[in-house]
Amino acid sequence: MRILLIEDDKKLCELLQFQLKKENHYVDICHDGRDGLDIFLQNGHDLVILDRMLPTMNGLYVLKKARSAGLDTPVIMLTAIGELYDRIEGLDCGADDYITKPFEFEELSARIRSLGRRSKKYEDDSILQYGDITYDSALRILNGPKCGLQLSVREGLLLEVFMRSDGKVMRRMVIFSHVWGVDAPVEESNLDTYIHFLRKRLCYVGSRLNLKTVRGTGYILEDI
Amino acid sequence: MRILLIEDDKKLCELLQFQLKKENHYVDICHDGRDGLDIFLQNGHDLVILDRMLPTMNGLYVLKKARSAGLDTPVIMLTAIGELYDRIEGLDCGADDYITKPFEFEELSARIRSLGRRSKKYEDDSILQYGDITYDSALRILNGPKCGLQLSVREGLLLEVFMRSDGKVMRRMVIFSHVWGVDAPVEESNLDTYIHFLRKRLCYVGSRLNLKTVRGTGYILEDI
DNA sequence: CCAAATCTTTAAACTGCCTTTAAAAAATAA
DNA sequence: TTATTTTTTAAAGGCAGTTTAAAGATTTGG
Repeated sequence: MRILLIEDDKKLCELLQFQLKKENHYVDICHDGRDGLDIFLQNGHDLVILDRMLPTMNGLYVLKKARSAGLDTPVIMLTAIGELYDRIEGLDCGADDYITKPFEFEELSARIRSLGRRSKKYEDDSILQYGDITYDSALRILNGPKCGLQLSVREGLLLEVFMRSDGKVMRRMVIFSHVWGVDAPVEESNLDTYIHFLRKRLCYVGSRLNLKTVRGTGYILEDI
Repeated sequence: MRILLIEDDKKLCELLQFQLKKENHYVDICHDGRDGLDIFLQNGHDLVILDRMLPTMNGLYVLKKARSAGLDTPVIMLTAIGELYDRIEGLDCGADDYITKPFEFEELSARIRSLGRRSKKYEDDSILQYGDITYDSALRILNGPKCGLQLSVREGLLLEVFMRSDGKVMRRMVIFSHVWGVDAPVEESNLDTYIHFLRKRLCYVGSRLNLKTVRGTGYILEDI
């Protein structure tokens, strides 16, 4: 399942991302309410886990905005003990479920599965397809019109981001955190390098896809 | 018989695995409820031995989920004394048998045999076949187009992993834990060595199968 | 124009895997 | 039992592919 996790506690965020990934979910994270809403509005996820207390814009507001924009993505809200009385308000705003911090991962996981069953969209396939390429994420093999190619781990993770991006602009930070992890001890400029590598790979396999720069924001994988 | 053992007590787990293997069963183990359910749902076993108390997800829940997913694999539940009142609930959930800890291995063994008789699925699966080779896991004899060959214990366990891998990429850690056990006090690099041995064996018996490296992930047994 | 962002290249460090070897441990034979 | 063989293990050297930082070139928007 493609999950968007909007939570400002970076430690918790990392932990959740790690565990959710172990359950074969694809996880985007975001530590900030306004950015979170932006990503939410791209409608690229099957589930949003949303903290109520966030910098720049609180979770309830994010949810309200998203719902009024017509999005019906399931949302699980996280709330600290003491904010419990907001439960009804949250549910009224369109949250599908509520979890009170601190919580067991098991519980979250169960609720995710429960919501996942409702959603038909979700399937887990190791072979991704977009435009004129396919990518086998298990073997890390990229196939284009001209030939196939074995990708390295980082290249593969990077391509996976775009294969799942559904033609949306991906922000640099989102991409980076997918490939290297949130605040990995690595120069962010490596992303430039790997974008370069990936462009060469796409070219090599004869794809018409174009990894276009959106200056100041990130990149988008364009079909023609 | 292919048995899945879901039990968080690692000592007990190891002991049971050891004994069950002595009785020529193929045993997968798992110390965690959620992971256990995932493996369970792959429907790759003839019997599941399931502890009631587990981290991350309790045994009853695991059972319930598996049954509601349509799996009818026989399940023996383990329960500590004092949880006995849960017996009925467990059985209602679809357990085929219940054993109260502490128990004699003999008793478990008898019940396994009893369930084994009931299950039609279970036939002599000691002879595995894939591509142009067969492997008799009881006698540890590998047969290829050119000739046969007696394998050593580790070689056999390693080959068995791939014979049952269903053409999927097997991760190094998964392979290692199958051949040497979870956190065995052995250098992980022995896996390299044994992969090397197995490749030589496959070559020797004239197989066309290719034990391909997926760098950074593991290996896959490819047919041509 | 300038400053910032991005592109491109490269060399060096690192990692993962392969292969061989020798010695320890275990199994088997005498 | 002891001797012999087989299996298992650790260790080391080597190599190729991967990852990284760094630096200069280029593009872009104001």
